[in-house]
Amino acid sequence: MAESEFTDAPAAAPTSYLAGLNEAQRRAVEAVEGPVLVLAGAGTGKTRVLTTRLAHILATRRAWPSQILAVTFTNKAALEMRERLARMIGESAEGLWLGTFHAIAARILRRHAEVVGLKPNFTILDADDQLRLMKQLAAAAGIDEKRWPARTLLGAIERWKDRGLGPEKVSAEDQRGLADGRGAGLFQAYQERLLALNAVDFGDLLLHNLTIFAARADILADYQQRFRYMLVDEYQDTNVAQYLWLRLLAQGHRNLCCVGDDDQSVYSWRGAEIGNILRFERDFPGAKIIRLEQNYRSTPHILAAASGLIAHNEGRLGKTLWTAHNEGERIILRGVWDGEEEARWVGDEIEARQHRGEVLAEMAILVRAGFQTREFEERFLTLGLPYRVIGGPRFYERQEIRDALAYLRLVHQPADDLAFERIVNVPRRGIGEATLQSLHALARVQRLPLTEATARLVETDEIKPAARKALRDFLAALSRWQGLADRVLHTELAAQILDESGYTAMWQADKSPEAPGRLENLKELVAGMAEFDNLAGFLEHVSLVMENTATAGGDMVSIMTLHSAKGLEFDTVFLPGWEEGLFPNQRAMDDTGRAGLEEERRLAYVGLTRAKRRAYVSYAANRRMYGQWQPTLPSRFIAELPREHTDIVADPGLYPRAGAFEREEWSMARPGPELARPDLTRVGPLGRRPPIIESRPVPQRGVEVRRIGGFAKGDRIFHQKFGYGTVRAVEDNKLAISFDKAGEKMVMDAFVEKV
DNA sequence: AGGACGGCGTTTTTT
DNA sequence: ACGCCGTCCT
Repeated sequence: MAESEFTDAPAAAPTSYLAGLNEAQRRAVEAVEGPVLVLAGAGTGKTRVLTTRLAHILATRRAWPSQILAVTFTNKAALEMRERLARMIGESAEGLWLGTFHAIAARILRRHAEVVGLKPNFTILDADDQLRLMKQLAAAAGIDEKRWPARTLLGAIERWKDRGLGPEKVSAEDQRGLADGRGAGLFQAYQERLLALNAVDFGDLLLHNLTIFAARADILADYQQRFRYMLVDEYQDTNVAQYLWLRLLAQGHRNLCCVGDDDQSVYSWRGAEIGNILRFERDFPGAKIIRLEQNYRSTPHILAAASGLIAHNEGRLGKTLWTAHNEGERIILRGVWDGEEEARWVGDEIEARQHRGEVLAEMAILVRAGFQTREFEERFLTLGLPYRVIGGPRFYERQEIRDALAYLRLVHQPADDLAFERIVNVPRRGIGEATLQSLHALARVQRLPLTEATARLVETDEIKPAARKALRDFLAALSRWQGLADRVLHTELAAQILDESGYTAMWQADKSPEAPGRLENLKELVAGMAEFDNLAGFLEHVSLVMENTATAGGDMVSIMTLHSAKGLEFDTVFLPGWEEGLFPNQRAMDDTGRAGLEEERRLAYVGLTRAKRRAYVSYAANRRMYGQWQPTLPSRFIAELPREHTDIVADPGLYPRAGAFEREEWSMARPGPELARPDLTRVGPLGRRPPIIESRPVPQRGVEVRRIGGFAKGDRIFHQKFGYGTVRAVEDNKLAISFDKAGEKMVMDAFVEKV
């Protein structure tokens, strides 16, 4: 414990960390006793309140760090909190139970694994492992893969787990219409298999905690007494299992502070239960509700537009965001002909701003769905505008990394059959299908992990001599590595495994263009291990921190989904694709009706409130979906933005009838579950394209062939920005070009000329 | 054991 | 339209 006010007696006078908080924030920080719900609107200084509250509890010596539990959803949030806290109070924050729900639950589960029949070194499976396991089980149960894909079955199991249900608690009603009512049976089999593998999935981390607490009152009481103060971030995203977990733990001291915003609940599809936050007062009688309503992020126009939009939702706790900022700019609304034009417009706006000295890192394009990024990428590539797509494939999901991890997992935990299966014949060791069949048969009959079954099998003459030798060698290597694990550094162990297994050599021999990158990644993996004390610590990190290593520097525009934008902020935000069917997304509405629509609206709210200074909203009158051109209607959300906070801009000759933005302009009566067919005489920008007067969709031939490029593979071309190059492939009006200086790029044919 | 072919799905994502 | 996955064929 160090200097600062922390070592002083509980301060009578306001201490420095409280300075600069507004009145509501200060109340949220100081209301440490009893249940508290902090309704933190977007941009109201939530993280500051969270960290200051922790500092306050410590500074006033109400608890030791080890008596405080603070949970978040993402590692990023946990990290940020830890860093800010350290900055505020330094070393004295060490020992805090601060982490994601899953990390904390894993920590607890490792301590008491035996209560649920696990060993403390259990493996945490990732999505890929889960799916392979489920496939095996569904196949074994004779379930039609086509009718009930493993993905679907697994999804159902995950949702049950989200609700805190084990296989025995799944009702007939719950599993009706799923795999002929055999869902619970599969769930049961899945859990048994996990136990045999000494493994858990993410849902189990919480669920096993609940089981332990239910089975062992002494253990529960211990944690209840330990956690004098509990803090939860993003409470609106908690699922039922997390809620139950929190409620149990909070029963000791009842000092539970949940921070969240019901208007930003956008994860119901992965089990988040908005009811948790709506019900808080009933769940925790006597709870204080504190609203953080002063927004420090956005201009009044942005806030008013966002507030006007979200007001269309029912079932909100309700709050009124306000700001001391000056008026600022209105939301810019823009109708365009199609996605290509939209991307062109956005690109132009960005370039114009850039020329005025604005930085690209303060601009973001927030889309509803991943496929929408493509048009922007293509356009930005053409313009030579630096951009970054957030949320691509992750480091730990790459094939070579997962293979390498499988070796490490198997050494660490020999019962990890999924790891065994993954690498037993990678690189090729001549262990074929037939051998694996015998191996599985033996393992099943004798109820042994595959490693042990292998040991038995090689003593018999059931398999061919070649395979027998291969397996024997594999086993020998495995046990050698296991012996090594105690004696050498884990980084050394990893390097040796990759070398001796022939895995590195396999990629060295590979001629494909990806091979060098994969070898790089393997090096990076081993280097990255150095940060951890031991193999177990490293594997735990890998399982729980699926980090996105997208922190490449440079001034770039960000392109990402609305979901990934939650929690971020930018000066300028572009919100393209506000069209019925796309946003609000038709499937969301089909799946969950009114609730789905409201969640879409919250997503729109999240999008708007990311903007500090200005927001651009656009929609295209035509969009290509599933390879088909579809005429579209402007999103109802556009009509829900109060007009006094928006500016409609249009190209010369592109006049959306004023009414295009009014809700009444298009009928509520929408035929069937499909996207309504709009009357194109009445919506959207008109005038540039051949007018379409039928009220049914007509093939938009003009759109597809309106640029006749006439380029062919092999043509030499010139491009304003990239210089000379050769056409490698032609795809509609896009060309894959190998530039002499600038490398491979996709560009629009309109931007190059033949030479 | 690897490539060709056909069928299907195609919203959002963290741990 | 397109890509991914599973199957079947060579």
